[in-house]
Amino acid sequence: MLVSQLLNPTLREVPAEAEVISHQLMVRAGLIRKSASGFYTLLPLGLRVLRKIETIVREEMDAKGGQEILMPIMQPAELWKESGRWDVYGAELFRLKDRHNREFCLGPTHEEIITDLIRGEVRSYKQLPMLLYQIQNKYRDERRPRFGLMRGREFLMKDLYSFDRDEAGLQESYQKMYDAYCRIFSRCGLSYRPVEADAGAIGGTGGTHEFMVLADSGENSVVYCSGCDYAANMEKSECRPQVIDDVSPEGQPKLVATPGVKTIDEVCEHLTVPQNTLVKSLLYQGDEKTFLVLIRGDRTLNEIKLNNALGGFVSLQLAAPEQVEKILGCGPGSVGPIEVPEGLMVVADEEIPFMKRAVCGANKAGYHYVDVVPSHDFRIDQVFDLRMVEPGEACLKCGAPLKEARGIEVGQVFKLGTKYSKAFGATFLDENGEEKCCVMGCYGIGVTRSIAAAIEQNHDDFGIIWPMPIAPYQCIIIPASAKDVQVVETAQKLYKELQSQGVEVVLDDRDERAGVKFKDADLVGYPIRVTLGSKTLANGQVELKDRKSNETQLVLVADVVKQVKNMIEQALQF
RNA sequence: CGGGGUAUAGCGCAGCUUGGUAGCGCGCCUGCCUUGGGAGCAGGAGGCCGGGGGUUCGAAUCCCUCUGCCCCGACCA
Repeated sequence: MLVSQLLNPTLREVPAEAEVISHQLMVRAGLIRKSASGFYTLLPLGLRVLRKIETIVREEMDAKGGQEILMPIMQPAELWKESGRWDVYGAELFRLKDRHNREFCLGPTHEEIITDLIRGEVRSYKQLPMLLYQIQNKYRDERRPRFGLMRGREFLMKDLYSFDRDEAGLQESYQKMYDAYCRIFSRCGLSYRPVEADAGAIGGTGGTHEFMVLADSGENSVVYCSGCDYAANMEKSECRPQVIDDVSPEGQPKLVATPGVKTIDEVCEHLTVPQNTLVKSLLYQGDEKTFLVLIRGDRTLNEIKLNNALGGFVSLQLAAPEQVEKILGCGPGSVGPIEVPEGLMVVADEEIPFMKRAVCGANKAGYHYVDVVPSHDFRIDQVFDLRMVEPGEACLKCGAPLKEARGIEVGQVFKLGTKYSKAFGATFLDENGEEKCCVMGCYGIGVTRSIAAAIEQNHDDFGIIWPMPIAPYQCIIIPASAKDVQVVETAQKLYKELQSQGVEVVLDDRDERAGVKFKDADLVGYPIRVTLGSKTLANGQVELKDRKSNETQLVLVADVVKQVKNMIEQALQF
C-alpha cells in the first residue's frame, strides 16, 4: 500500500473528547473516527488490526474443535421472554419493533439464540461435546459509553458456547477454552492475567475467570498474590476477618451527643476514635426487601458479595434518604443497629462480631452510641464476608501479601450449567435412553476492546508500538530524500520485493519532508521502519529500525528483504 | 439515571462579561524554497457560531427550550 493513497488521517493534536491514551492514539493515528457516542467507524488501519486479532482467535478456536457459525444480530423478543431475560436485562437492551409491531432486540449476547438452535438440532449424546462460536457485533446500550473502543455500545465479540453431556465434560470444555484464551492473548502480545471473577447477571453455577490486561486505565481492580498464582477480580476476592486486638474491658452502651456529625470521618474526629472502631450501618434496598448492612468503619462494602449472600436481587442499592427516614426515623448519617424494627433483617460482615467497644449511630439525629458490644447490645441475623479485600492482606492460599492492579477485561469464561438448557428444553438422550439437559459454558472475547487494551499496554510518547502479530502493517519504507532518484527508485524496488515475499509493507511515497514521515510512522506504530537516505545509500546501505527497542542497524540493500523477514519471524514467535 | 462541563472552519482554540454581522494556530489548495525528526515565504479556499423560539433597529454574544458530546458517580454479559 502507498501511504499517499491510504485513508490514514493522522492528527497532530489530541482530540478534546479523548481521555485515555488508547482512545487518543487511535484517533490521532487515524485508526478510528466516531459516528455517535459509543459507535465508531474503523478506518483501514484500524480494521486491519481487528482482522488480525480475529484471525488469531479463529485459529485458536478451530484448534480446540470450535465450529464457526453466524447468528442474527436481530433477536425475537419471544426467546428472551422464554429465558426470562426480556424483563431482567433492563435498559441496556436495544429494543425495537418491526412493521408488524413484533418486538425484537439487538443481541447483547447469544445464549438465547444458540440454545434455541441446539434444542432443535441436538438429539443424541453422540453429538456432544459441541463447541460453536461466532465473531460478531454485539449491542449494549451502556449507560455511559466511554474511552473510545474500550466501552462502546457496538463492539465486536467472539462468543463460543459449549454443550456437554455432564459436569465433567463441561470442565473439559472450560479448560480447553481457558487454555485457548491464554494462547490468544499471548499471541496478541498482551500482558494479561486470568483472574477469578463473579458470575454476574449472566448466571451460571460453576466458576468463572476473567482475562485482564493489566493497565492503569483499566476499569477493574484486580488483586493478585505476591507469593503464589492467586489472582482475582477485587469484587470477587474473598477475605478473612482481620481482628483488631482490643484488650479494653467491655462496657455498657452510652448515648453521646454528636451534633451535626454524619460521616465516618466526622464521627472519628468528634469522638477521637479510629475508623476501625465504628460500625458503619447502611440501609439497603434489594428489589422489594429492605435490610440493614453492618460493616466496620474503615472498610468498603462489596455490593457484589452482599447480593450473592442474600440470594441475588435484580436491583440492589442503598435505600433513598426518604426510605431511611421512614423506617428508622433519622437521616442516613445517623443510622445504627440498636433498637431497629423487629422485621428489619440485620446482616453483618464477619468482622463485626469481633468488635468490642464499638461506636454506632443511634437512629436519632445528633447522637451516637459508644462502648457498644455487637451481638450483645444489638441483634445480628446473619454474618457474611461482605467487605472489599485490601492490598497488603494475606493471600488466603499462601499467606503472602496481596497486591492490587488495574485491569481491562478482554475475555471471560463461564460455566453456565443447565440454566439455559433447562429453560429452553435443550436436551439429548444418553446411552441409556435417558433424557438429559445439555451442560453449557460460554466464553467471550472483546475483540474491539482488545485493540484498545493492546495500545494501553504498548505505546510511548511518540505513539503506538504494535506487537508484530497484530500490527496493521509489519513494515514501512521511508525514502527520506524525496529528490534523490536513487533513493526513490531503491525504495520502490524494495517495496515490490518485500510485497512479493509476503511482507505486509507500506511505502511512504508522499511528497513530505522526512521529519513528517518519521512522526507519522512512529504515531501509527509500524514495528519495522526501513529508511533510505542519500548518504547511506551511497554506501549501498539502508537503515532498519525497530519501533519497540528503538535499535537501528545499517544493512546492505541486497540483505534488506532477508533481514526484515528475519525480524518479523522472530517477533511472531511466542 | 443524578451531578458537572461543553458546543464557533477538518483538528485545537480565542471572541461572549460590556450586542454592531467572525478570528488565531495547525491542517488543506497554488507557487517558490527546503529535504534525516511535524521547516520558511507569498497567495488562496473553507463557518446558517449545534437546532428551534424569544428580546432588540441589530444576536456567536442576552433569555427560554431542545439536542449532541465529554467528565464524575450510580450501573454493567
